[in-house]
Amino acid sequence: MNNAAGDSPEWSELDPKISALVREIIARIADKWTLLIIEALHEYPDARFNQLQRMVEGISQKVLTQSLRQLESDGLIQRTAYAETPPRVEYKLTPLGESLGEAFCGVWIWAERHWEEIEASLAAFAAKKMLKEKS
Amino acid sequence: MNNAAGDSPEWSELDPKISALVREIIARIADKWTLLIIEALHEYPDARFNQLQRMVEGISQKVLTQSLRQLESDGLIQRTAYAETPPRVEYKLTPLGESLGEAFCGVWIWAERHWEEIEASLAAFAAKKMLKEKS
DNA sequence: TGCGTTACGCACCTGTTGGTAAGTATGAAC
DNA sequence: GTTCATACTTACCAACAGGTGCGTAACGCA
Repeated sequence: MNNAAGDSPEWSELDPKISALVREIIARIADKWTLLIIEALHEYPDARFNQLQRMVEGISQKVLTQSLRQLESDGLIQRTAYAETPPRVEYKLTPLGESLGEAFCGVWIWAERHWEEIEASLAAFAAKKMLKEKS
Repeated sequence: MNNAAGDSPEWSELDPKISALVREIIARIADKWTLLIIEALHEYPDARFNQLQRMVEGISQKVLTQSLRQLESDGLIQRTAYAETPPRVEYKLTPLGESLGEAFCGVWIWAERHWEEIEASLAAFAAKKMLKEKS
């Protein structure tokens, strides 16, 4: 009665088991690199490994591999390897991954819209801290 | 012409300086604890320190303090200390923080709606891996 | 006088994350 | 037969995140 389909869109109290699950999922996808990879794949579908590494600036090969495996096992991206030489592997978002990308789109827009406020706040906070330490 | 106000809602190419800034902001807010704190404060405004620690299950005192400081310096929460005994400190989301909470709401809903698919995908992936290792 | 409460700060230590660098498999080209 | 490219995997190591425990300030109460 409580765990199966209830597709209620309201954000009400849901039972703690599911809540914990959701938290775990959030914790798994909410890291810097994962988000950037999803965004890169959202903009450039069917990207290859080295392309991704170039797009997600600063990521190391190892972390990219790890993140891609994680995303794959979560069902967010699809990995397609072609038995050619040199080998070719293409990654693309699954429909599930696409839907997550769209959900995150709001956050990207938020960041784009509010970065100036954040910068200002950071500066103000640093100034206040300096003042406090002086005294 | 390019960096100031252009409030274009389209998701077009924006100049790399801002893009990097946005990435940095995303990297700063996109971690497990920060998100959970924002959600807790979204649901229970004016929460106190120990209340938050109880709500965000599993967080340590140190990390909660650190995260709150970070959120405060980013201008996402407001800290109000009352000079009483025992001391009382209340935290609430600023309008900026509220807007971020709303932007993230989509992700929460997404997670709530799709956790079953993710679980299924994880299980399938593990099974496939087992199969591979057996051979 | 000593205990309790709240909201921390600080020091220490460990576990995980992440970077670097090297090795591997494949087949085609030279 | 050596080289080259791709897409990894593995080993090693450093850095940092995070947990634990102790200290603190302020006052109220017994």
